[in-house]
Amino acid sequence: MRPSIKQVASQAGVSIATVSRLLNKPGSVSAETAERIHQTIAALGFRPNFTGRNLRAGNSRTVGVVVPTLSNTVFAQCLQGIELAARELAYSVMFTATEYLPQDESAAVERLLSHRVDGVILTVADAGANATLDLLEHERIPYVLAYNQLSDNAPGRTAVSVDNRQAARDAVAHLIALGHTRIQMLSGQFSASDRALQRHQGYLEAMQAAQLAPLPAIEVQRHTLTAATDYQQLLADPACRPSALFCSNDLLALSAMRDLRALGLRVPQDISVMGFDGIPLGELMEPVLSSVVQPSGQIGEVALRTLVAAIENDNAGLAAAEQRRILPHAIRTGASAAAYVAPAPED
Amino acid sequence: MRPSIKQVASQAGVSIATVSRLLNKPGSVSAETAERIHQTIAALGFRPNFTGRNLRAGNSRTVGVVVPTLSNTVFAQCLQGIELAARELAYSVMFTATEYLPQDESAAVERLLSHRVDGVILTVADAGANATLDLLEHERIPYVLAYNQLSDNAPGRTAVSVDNRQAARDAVAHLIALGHTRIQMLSGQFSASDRALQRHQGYLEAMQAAQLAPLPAIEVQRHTLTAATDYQQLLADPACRPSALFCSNDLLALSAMRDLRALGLRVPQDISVMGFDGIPLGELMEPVLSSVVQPSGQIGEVALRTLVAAIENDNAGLAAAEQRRILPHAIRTGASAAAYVAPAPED
DNA sequence: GTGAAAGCGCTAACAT
DNA sequence: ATGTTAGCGCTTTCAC
Repeated sequence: MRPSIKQVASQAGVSIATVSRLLNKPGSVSAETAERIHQTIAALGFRPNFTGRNLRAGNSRTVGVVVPTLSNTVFAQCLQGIELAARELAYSVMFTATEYLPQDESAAVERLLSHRVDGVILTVADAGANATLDLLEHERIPYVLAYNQLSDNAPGRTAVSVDNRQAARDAVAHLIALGHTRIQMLSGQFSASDRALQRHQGYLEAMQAAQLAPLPAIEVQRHTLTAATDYQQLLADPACRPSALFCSNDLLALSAMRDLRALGLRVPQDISVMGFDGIPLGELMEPVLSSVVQPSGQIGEVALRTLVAAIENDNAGLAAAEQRRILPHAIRTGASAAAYVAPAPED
Repeated sequence: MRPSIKQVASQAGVSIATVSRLLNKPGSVSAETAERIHQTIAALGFRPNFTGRNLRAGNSRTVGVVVPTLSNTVFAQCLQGIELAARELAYSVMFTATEYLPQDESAAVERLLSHRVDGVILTVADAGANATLDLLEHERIPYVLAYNQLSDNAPGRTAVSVDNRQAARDAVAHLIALGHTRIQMLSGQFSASDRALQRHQGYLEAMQAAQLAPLPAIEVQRHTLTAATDYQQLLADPACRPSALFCSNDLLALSAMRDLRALGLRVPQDISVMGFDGIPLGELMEPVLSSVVQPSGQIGEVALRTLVAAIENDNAGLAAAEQRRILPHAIRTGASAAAYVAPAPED
């Protein structure tokens, strides 16, 4: 068996209390005893057992993280940001994915709670009515949403995200400024992501503000990287084809660009494409993908810091300002979205 | 405080042992008591506290994962595979990144060990001489390497990866079959990744086998997505420019393609590019990125299953066949690597 | 400054 | 089939 605080104590000729004190508040131990204990710790290769500590202390200095998937770089970046910030604050991270299955959210959180994580960061399908969040609240476990953005009627729920509606609105306004009028939205399943819905809302607002007729959104199964054939017929016909496509995320935008190429359409000459997320690889594309850049790593970092603040304030002292953290987005102007030119007449 | 097994017991009018038994081996409790206990559990919202269980049992059903970064999709996919497989086996995952800093590997593992993880999956800079692995072995903690591939003189270390040397050799052979003779390797820091070194070895072997003169490898700082200017002069000069570039990973290949475009060089007409990793987004590029496809998710899954087998066999019964898990790689043939054509004479 | 002892939630003998 | 009890490693009063 691994050495415990007990062996260290007896070997150093002190009580376990003294060893514990040295580990936690070194000031309260005399220099010579400290020295002696340090020696034995090194000699024995002792490492404090967090399990014992956690059981006694009632906290674990561990946070749980639940995201839909790691296949989307956005969430990977976010997790990266969370872990980095956690490490700085001496917290550990327990991670799990749901694969976009809302029914798995609860199970994931249950498991984390059994491990007695001190708090949870999660991205849920729908932050509005959500059994998992209710559970967390009922159990009084601090949690912070990432990417989810709360409507104003969800008080008390903490979330870190960009302003999805406004960001989408900015993106579409950018397309409009380029002269586009037939702009269509390509989106992931609305049911799998409230963000998609909010972005669609932004699309509608931008179109209305410019007195343009919105086109019906095209909802595709998943941002699988395989061709979403649903909208191919549509695009094939130059008469009803939009001149610009606004995609609810970059993976979708990139897939769309691939599909458009397969149809013989050129981006941006025949059709402009704009994404949402600002994934780094978008900048390596040719043409560079125009997109709304979200600060994913920072979303993770802020989410973690907010969560830890909540944990260490005994879940109380979160200033109202901390409750809704809206981080700034930016428009990345790439060549995938270009000024509108009327299609050359067919002959 | 949250309800403990004790409250459940008293409320249900049984001893805590009975409750514990119901939780662990339900068979050994009479149907009626079981029913009654289940009721109270539901009524109280009781959830077993793993901390207590772990302390008592001496295991945590938790594995630690250490990867260099999540910015590279490859590792994100791997972590995804690990977590999915872990969930199936009722294990949890504690995750941490090192940002490619070898000195952080040990600290990361120390923290995981303090949490008493049952085993560790890690990707290290250098699997050969590695203090972290020595530590793990000394402490008799089961571990499995992912992506690292052991040379034959590292007995007893378990690793899951593709055959990096052979895969690189296949990739370069593919370029040679396309008629290329001036093939140069673009690589991440050899010191940060033994895989890069092994892939370079494969490059050398393929060149030798074809009686071609290898060119000196170009080692770039990081697969940052920003231009690596080191090799730009080289490429600018058509006289000494290679006709094909073999990159030690896809991020590097994609960055290189961007840089080549910036220099006015066309891929593949002026220069062919081949990567290594087979990241999904490579297929969305135009031209599609030729690459060596590694099964990242599967690497994670196999690593986890192997680890759990080791854990549950008390780290003993790993068949020799399990020790070195080499997973198959595949060559993805994209348009980024094309048949060699002699450069048009300048005028 | 240091020690003795209780107890966090749970499991596993051992007893009945 | 169920209860009693010891104890996993640790922190934290409460003494001294």
